[in-house]
Order: sequence, then structure tokens, then C-alpha cells
Amino acid sequence: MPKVVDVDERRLELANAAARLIARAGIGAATLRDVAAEAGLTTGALTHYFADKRELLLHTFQASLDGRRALRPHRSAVEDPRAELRASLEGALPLDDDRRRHWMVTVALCAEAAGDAELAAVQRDAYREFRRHVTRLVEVCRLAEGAGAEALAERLIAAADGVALQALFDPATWPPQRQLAALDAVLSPLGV
Amino acid sequence: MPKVVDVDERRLELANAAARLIARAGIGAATLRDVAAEAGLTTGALTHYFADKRELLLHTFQASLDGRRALRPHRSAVEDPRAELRASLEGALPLDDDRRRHWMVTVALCAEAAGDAELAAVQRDAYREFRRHVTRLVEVCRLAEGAGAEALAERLIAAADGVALQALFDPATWPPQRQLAALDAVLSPLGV
Amino acid sequence: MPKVVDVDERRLELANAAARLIARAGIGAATLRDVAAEAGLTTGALTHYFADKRELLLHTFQASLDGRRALRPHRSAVEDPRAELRASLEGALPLDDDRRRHWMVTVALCAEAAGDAELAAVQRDAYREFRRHVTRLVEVCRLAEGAGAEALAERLIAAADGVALQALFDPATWPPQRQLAALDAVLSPLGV
Amino acid sequence: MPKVVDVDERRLELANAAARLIARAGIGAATLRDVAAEAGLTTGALTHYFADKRELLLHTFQASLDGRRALRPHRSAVEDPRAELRASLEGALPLDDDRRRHWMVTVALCAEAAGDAELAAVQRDAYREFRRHVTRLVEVCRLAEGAGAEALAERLIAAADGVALQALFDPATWPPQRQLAALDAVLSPLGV
DNA sequence: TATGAATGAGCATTCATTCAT
DNA sequence: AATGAATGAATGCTCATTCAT
Repeated sequence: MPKVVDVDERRLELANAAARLIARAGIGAATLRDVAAEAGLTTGALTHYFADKRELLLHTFQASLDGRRALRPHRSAVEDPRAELRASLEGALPLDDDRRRHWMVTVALCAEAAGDAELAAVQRDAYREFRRHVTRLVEVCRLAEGAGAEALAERLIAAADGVALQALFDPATWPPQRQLAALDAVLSPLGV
Repeated sequence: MPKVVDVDERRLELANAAARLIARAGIGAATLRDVAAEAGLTTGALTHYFADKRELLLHTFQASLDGRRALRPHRSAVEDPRAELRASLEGALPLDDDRRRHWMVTVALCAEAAGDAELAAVQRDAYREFRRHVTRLVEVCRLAEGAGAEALAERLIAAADGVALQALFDPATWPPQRQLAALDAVLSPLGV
Repeated sequence: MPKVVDVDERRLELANAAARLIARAGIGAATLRDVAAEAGLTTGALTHYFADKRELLLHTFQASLDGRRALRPHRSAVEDPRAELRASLEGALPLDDDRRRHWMVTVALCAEAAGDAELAAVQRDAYREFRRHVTRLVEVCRLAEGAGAEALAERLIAAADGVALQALFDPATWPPQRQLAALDAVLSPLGV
Repeated sequence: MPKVVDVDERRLELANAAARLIARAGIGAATLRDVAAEAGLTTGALTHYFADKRELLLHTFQASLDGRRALRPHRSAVEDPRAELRASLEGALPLDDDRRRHWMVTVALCAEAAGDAELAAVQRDAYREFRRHVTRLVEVCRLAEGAGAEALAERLIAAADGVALQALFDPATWPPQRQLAALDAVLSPLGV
């Protein structure tokens, strides 16, 4: 009887191993050998789960985006849409190691996306999906409507991402408190 | 007498060639061979100007940051500090090919900065310098003072960068007009 | 189950291939590509067995020294220590292709040892070990004792090496018979 | 009026520069650039004096052999042929930096001679010439005659070279005094 | 004569990928 | 399913050589 392995779980383990390497030492450090080793496997085993390196990276990027999405509060678990909006935007800040890693992977994805239309689409679609999510919350909170809601969502996302980008490369200047304060400066005036 | 070559100019040409490749096809496409070819030279010639690939990349990143700085209006040329503030922030948006290229190089720099402290410092210092610049303008415009001026500067930069990041990977959604409108939504309320 | 390969044997094959190239065409001819090809492999395979060219060369030098040592008669196989002494010194003469190759590798090692302390130590230690071996035999043969034994051993080794060096680059003048005669001229007076 | 340069002197300077590099860091360190720099020139200047690298090396080897020969006492300056014989053999020992350098260059020559018939001939002829020189002295000293004189000369050269080779790579064990003593052990019994 | 810019081939080395086991 | 040996192409880099000045 062959050993039973949960293929999807194995793929996720490998994607996480790749994400750790990318965040720690850059995408150049994410060689197949090292990713496999980081996951406690060998190169040959890795090829059972990913046809080639590109597929591994694609899955790594997507798994990271999924992980980010998982950080958002579940609608059912949150009564207060204002709190959900704030929480969603806080999820975009590199407040802990987990979120830092997601961001580093995203940056790597963006860098690789130059000249790779499929990767660019992954990144673009993730953004669009997030924008839909925030737009809906803005509407539910009755902060704005229609095109105005979308514009406000964009502005809120931009505020969070802009802070995130600065915080990512200057953590000494941007402890979590300061990131939250910067986000708060945009949300408070809206009563969120 | 040997052929006279302006070393700094040659280095800039090579850095620009590297920037073009990075923006067009990702940092993985910036091999020494291809960078040299893009500049109309050969590998051996490149090594006259850069000891190392790392040195080439470092110079490429720094030249791109310098280029961005050069996009900002000269203080002497601008009477109105409000206009200068707006122009400085517009300089951070990927409104044309030039600025798109600067942004793609910056993203590549950020991606490489993982696991390379020196690159990370380059990016961090560029950010700090830009923050000082914007903070000064905020104070000159009497929009805020002291810590408040710095906080406002950060918020403005975050707004611009956040828009830029979205625009970079979804240009169809973000034509120049829309980017400018998004920035304007933040500046107008301030009377800028 | 992966293909089973005897790593040490493979390393020896590669070292021998390198030795053949070095003896045949100089150390400059011992490129990784050519060494691998001489062993019937490719560059990539070679790197499974040696991390580095330096490691390959080190192993080649050491394997050649080991091979030389193996040419010496086994003590147990020889009743007569005088015969063993003579045989040991004859082992230092380039009397056949095998010993010629060992000598050419040794010369290459000496040349590389300039500016490489580790290689110099390899050569030095091999000499010291040989001196100990010959000194012991000199004592067993009661030709001399203590410091005198060591001095005699040095003189005998010098005689053999000096002949070897001349024979190596003037084989026309130094057929095996003549080399043996030159060695005999030193040994006979001692009754060896 | 063109600058007057003594071509032969310049060639010697360059050969000496090459010899220094070879002795200091191995033949691999003797790149054209570095040899030229060591001599205070540039690559381009070097090519005025040597058509290519092989010619430079050939000249370096020959200049080193010439230098060694120059160390031998001039016949006219020496009344006593026994002293001249001893001095000639002492000239083959690495007793000072000069002679060490000559030996290191010789070793490099031997290593390069593998697969290069012309270099091998240079080394072979130098040996033959030295043998003729020593043979003549042996005859003048009436130590032996005819074939016997040649055999004795070979034995003496072998003794000196054998000591030299050991001393070269184990200088700690072989201070000049000890080298001279080892040579003396061969010469004294002959009354030289 | 001399410079040093430029070439282009060759090197060691890395790595994604394949495959026999 | 998993191993790891092997491939071969590509990369960064070095260097002898050429040549316009």
C-alpha cells in the first residue's frame, strides 16, 4: 500500500518553506534544493508536487495572498462592520512576523511580475479583490456610496499600503504602534 | 594617448541599461551579458566600470533614486511651495514611462533588499530623505508644525505610494488622470 | 531507491583523471570540464564529489601521494630490511609511467604550493613522513643511529630525488637502468 | 625624439617582475596585468616587449636560469677548483631569497613543461649545461675521469638538488646551516 | 612608446530539470 | 512516493589579446 500523503497539504508546506526563504534572504535564495531542504524534503520529492519552479513560485505567491486573506476577520464573526473595516486594513500592515513575511513575498511577486504577465495578473487580481472587499465595507458602514465608495476604499488601501511600504524597510522608525497611529489618523476622522 | 572616456557617464549609461532591463523583464533578466549588450558593450567592458554585479546593481538602484529626485521641481524654480509640494508627490506616481521605470527598479531594490542589509539601507535612506523633503514643504506651507508636520508628510507620502503601487500593477484601472485625482482627493482638503 | 555509488571510489576516479591530465599537459589543462570528461562524466556530476576546484586538486595531490606510498613494499611482505630500503628509494624514481605521473603531479603540487600554505603543508608533511619511514629502515639496517640515521636518510632521499628530477626532464639521458645505477652508486657502498 | 629605452633591460625588468610574482603567489598569479603592474607598467606597454604571454614566461624562465648561472663563481676569479666546485653546488641550494626565487621559478617551469616540449627543452638543456660544468670541475679536481667524472657530477648535482627540494618546502627544518651541512657530508669525503 | 578601453573566449560554479532505481 | 546522481545550459567573472588614440 503506497504511503498516503495529502497532496495539497504538502504543496502548502513547500510554499511556506519558499515564502520563509524569500522573506529571509530574497527570491534569489529560493532555489529548489533549498526550498525542499527547508521543508525537510529533497529536490526529487518537490517535483512530485510542482512540475517546475515557476509553478512553485506561483503557488507560493498565491498561498501568501490566501494567507493574507485569512487574516481578515470572518464576516460572521464580526457584528460591527466598522471594526471589520479597521481590522481589514490593519491586516495590510506588517505588524508581526507573519504579516512581514506576507509583504516580503508580495514585494518579490511584484518584482517578478515585470515581464511575466501571469504573475502581474495574480497581483492585480489580488488588489482588485481587496478593493471590492473594502468597498463593500465602506458601503455597509454608510461612509460613501457608488463611485464615491470605491474612491474612498482606494484611498484607505493606499494609506495602509503606503505606511506598510515605509514600515517594511524602516522598522526602527515604524514600530507597530506608529503604524497603527498612522492608520488611525485616516480612519478616526471617518468615525471608524 | 588612450581613448578618452567619461567614466561616470559610462557608468550611468550602464545603470540605465540595467534599469531598462529590470523594468522590462525583471531583475532576473539583468544578466551582465544582457546589460552590457543593452548598453551596446560587452561583458568585459562592463567590468571596467563595475567590479562586480552587486556594484552594478547598487549603482543602478542609486542612479534610479537620483533620477527620481531630479524629477522634483527645483526650489528656486518654484515660487509657490504648495505647487512644489503637489509636484513632489506627483513625482512619486508612475504617470509616464520614466516614472514607471523608476518604480519598477525600486520594487526590484526592495525585493533584493531582503537578506542584503546594504540594499535595505539604500532604500530606507531614500525614504527618509524624501520624508525630510516633504516635511519641510509641509512646514513652509504652514499646514502643520513639528511632529504634526512629520506625521502629515508621512500620510501624504503613504497616500502617493499606495496609489502608485496599485497603479503599477493595474495600469488599465489607473490611467494618469485617475492617479492624479486620487492624490488630489488628499491634497485639496488641505488647500494644496 | 537511488542509484548506489561508491563516493570514495568516484572521488578517486576523478582524482586519477585529474592526475592524468596534469601529467600529460600541465596543471593548466586540468579544467573541471576536461577532468570530468576524462573521467567520463560532466561538470555537474563532478560537483557532487568536490565542492570546489581547490578541493579536487587537494584530493588529487593527496591521492597521488597515497599512491606513491602504496608503491612501497609492505613491511610484512619483506623479510630483508635492506631490500625494503632499496625498494623504498626506487619507488621515488620515475621508472615507469605510473611513477612518472606521480612525479609530475608532485611537481604541479610544488608549483601551486607557492602562495597556498595548505598545499605547501601537504607537500611538506609527505616529505617528513617519507623521511621518518627511511630513517626507521636505516636504523633497522644498523647503518646509523639517532641523528646520524636521520642525516643518512636525508642524504639517501636527496640522492633519489635529485636523480628523479633530472630523469623527469631528460628521459633520453636517463633510462631506468641509468637511474637505478645512480641510486646503486649510493647504496652499494653502504652494503644495501 | 622618441624616448630611448633599453629593450633588453626592460625585458629583464619584466621577467624579474614575473619571477617575483611566481615565487610569491604561484604561476597562476602571474597575469599580464599584474606582471606589468609589478614592473610599474601597463599591459599595453608589456606587449611592446613580448609578443604574448608564452614569450614572457619563456624569457622569465630563461632569465632565472641565467641568474642562477651568474651566481656561480667566475672561473677567473677562483684559483682553487675545489672551492669553485663547492661554490657551484652551493649555488643550487635555496640559501637566500634570491636562490629561493630561482628555485620557485624553476619548479613553475617544470610544472609548465608538462605538455610543452619547448619549455621541457629549456629545463633539460639547463640541466645538461650544469652537468657539463660540474663534470669539468670534477675532472679538473682529479676526482674522477671520463664516464666516472660524469657519474660523480650527476651524483653531486642530485645530492644538492635533493636537498634543495626538501628545503624549499620545509624551510623550518632546513635552515641554511643544515643545507650546507648536508652538502658537506657528500663533499668532505671527496676532499672538496 | 605607451595607454587603457574593448573584445571575446574560457573558466569555475550554480541550478532547474530529468531519470534510473 | 522518494531519492540523489547526472545533465547541460547559463551566469558571473577573468584574462590574453587587440587597437585607436
